[in-house]
Amino acid sequence: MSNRKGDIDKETILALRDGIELLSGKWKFCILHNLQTHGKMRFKDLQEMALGISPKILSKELQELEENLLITRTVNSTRPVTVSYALTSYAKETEEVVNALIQFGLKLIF
Amino acid sequence: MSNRKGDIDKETILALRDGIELLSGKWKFCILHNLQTHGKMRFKDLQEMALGISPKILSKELQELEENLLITRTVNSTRPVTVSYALTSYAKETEEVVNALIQFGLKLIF
DNA sequence: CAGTATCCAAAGGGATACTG
DNA sequence: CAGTATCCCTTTGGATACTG
Repeated sequence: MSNRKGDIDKETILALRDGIELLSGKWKFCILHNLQTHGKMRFKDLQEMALGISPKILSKELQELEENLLITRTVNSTRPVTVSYALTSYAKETEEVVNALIQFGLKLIF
Repeated sequence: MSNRKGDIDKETILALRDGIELLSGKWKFCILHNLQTHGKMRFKDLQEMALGISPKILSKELQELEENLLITRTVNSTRPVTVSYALTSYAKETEEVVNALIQFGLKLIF
C-alpha cells in the first residue's frame, strides 16, 4: 500500500499488461512449463503433451514465443528433419510466473 | 526434472489450466493488483484505474471474479448507492502470480 | 516430422446509450 | 453511481487437408 488511493502506479500496470501480452494465448504457459521440466522438446512432443492442440495453433504460439526471445528453435540435420525447442536464459524470468500459477491452480482443488 | 521425457505430469498441467482459466480476461490481473494495493475500491475507481475499460467488460470480469470467490461485492447504503469490491482471503493465493507477472513485465523493458 | 493453407465457429472485447 | 442492453467488429482457436 505504498500509493494513496487514486494515485495509480501506471508503470506497474503497464508492466503487468506487457507481461500478460507476451504470455497470452491458450497454450503458452503449458509450453513453457513443459520446456522447463523436460528441456529440449520437438514439435511433436509438444503437440502430445497438451492434448488436443492443433498444429496451426502450436506453430503460431511457438513463433510468438520465439519472437519474444523466450524460446529458441533449432533444426536438427536428421532424416527426416526434426526441430527442437528450448527455453532461452531470458525465459528464466517466466518460471516464477508459471510456478505461481501452478501453485494457485493446485490450491483451487485441494 | 522429476519426470522422464514423455512422462507428462497431467495434474500439473491441469492445475495450470485451471489457474489460467480463473484469471483469464484482459483486465483481471489489473483488477486484482489494484485491489491488492488499494484495498476496497468502487466500480468507478476500478474503471478509472485501467484506462479505457468499458463498463460492460468491467462488470463481467468482476462477476466472474466474484463467482470464483476471489473478490467480494458490497453494496453501501449511501445516496446514491455505491458498491465496494475487495479481495477475499482466498485471493491471497493470486498475489504471487500477479507479483511474478509484474516482475516479469518490468524486466522486459530494463 | 514439422509445419502451412483454408475455412469456419465462437469468444472476447469495445462504443454507446440507457436505467434504477 | 453502478451497472445493463444492444450492436458490431476483431481475435482466437479448432478441424482438416496438404506439402517439403
